[in-house]
Amino acid sequence: MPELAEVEYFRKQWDPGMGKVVKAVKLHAEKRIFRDADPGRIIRALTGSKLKASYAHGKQMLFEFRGGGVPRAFSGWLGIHLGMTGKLSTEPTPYAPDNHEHLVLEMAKQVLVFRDPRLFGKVLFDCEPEFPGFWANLPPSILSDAFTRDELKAFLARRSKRPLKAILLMQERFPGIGNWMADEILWQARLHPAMRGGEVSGKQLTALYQSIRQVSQGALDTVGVDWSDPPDHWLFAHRWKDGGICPKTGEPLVREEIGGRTTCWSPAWQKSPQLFLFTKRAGERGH
DNA sequence: TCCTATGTTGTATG
DNA sequence: ACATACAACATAGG
Repeated sequence: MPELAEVEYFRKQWDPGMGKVVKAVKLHAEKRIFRDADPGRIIRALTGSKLKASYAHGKQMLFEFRGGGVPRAFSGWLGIHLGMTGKLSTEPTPYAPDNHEHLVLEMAKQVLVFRDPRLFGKVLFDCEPEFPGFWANLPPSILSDAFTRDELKAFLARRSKRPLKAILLMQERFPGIGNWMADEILWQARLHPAMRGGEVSGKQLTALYQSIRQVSQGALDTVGVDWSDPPDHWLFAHRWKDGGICPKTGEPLVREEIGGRTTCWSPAWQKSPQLFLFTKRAGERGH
């Protein structure tokens, strides 16, 4: 589930524990989510500490703890990536975690839970006075001033042979964009997902840039606040339904693997530039 | 039984 | 060194 807005929503799910003491840490140390962390160190540091703050950047979250086993003047920094099936929740105490709940922070009146059945998620941990190394050198947030049309243009130029769908999924430039957001962005910008980075005209670049920002903001304003659905006129509501209909054209949506992921688009709506149409048809005729 | 899944990464190839 | 494509990871659900 978790893309930009879902991650922001899940970050807030641990807010009930803010300022509270972690009485005990329970975790499944052998699970894959701890492949880049030292589970024993997490237990020692966080037991007795207080949750002080939390942050989200793209699909990555960061939780800051103070006190307890964390050295004085340091913070314990818990990084969480939700992978494909990760979720955070706060549960009432007492709580008996199930076998997919791999990290559980017990407090007096609530329990903070990280659940991830498919184990593509990841936990990082470090103690530092300031933000940890794994939180440094993050790409500019899509909604920040540093995410510019020129940056987008340069990035597309370097990925001239890749489909736009695959480009938008690259976290190094589009932190937080995932499969549904990429489809939504291309649909709103009226760009074909198989169009190559090098085929985008100036006008299309502007449309793409604006769509990236608008979809990100719109998702945060809905999903990110309370898990409510984005507006009905978005592709979102239609893209996974069998026999889904494009709200713009009334014609059936198409699903096909592009850029390694299942992609949904509206053929008559997401037109391609003449050059792209020509080269694609020529290639099809060749077989 | 077979297929799919809102993600990332290691590896092979050009 | 850089860009590209794809298998692999682990599990549940339709």
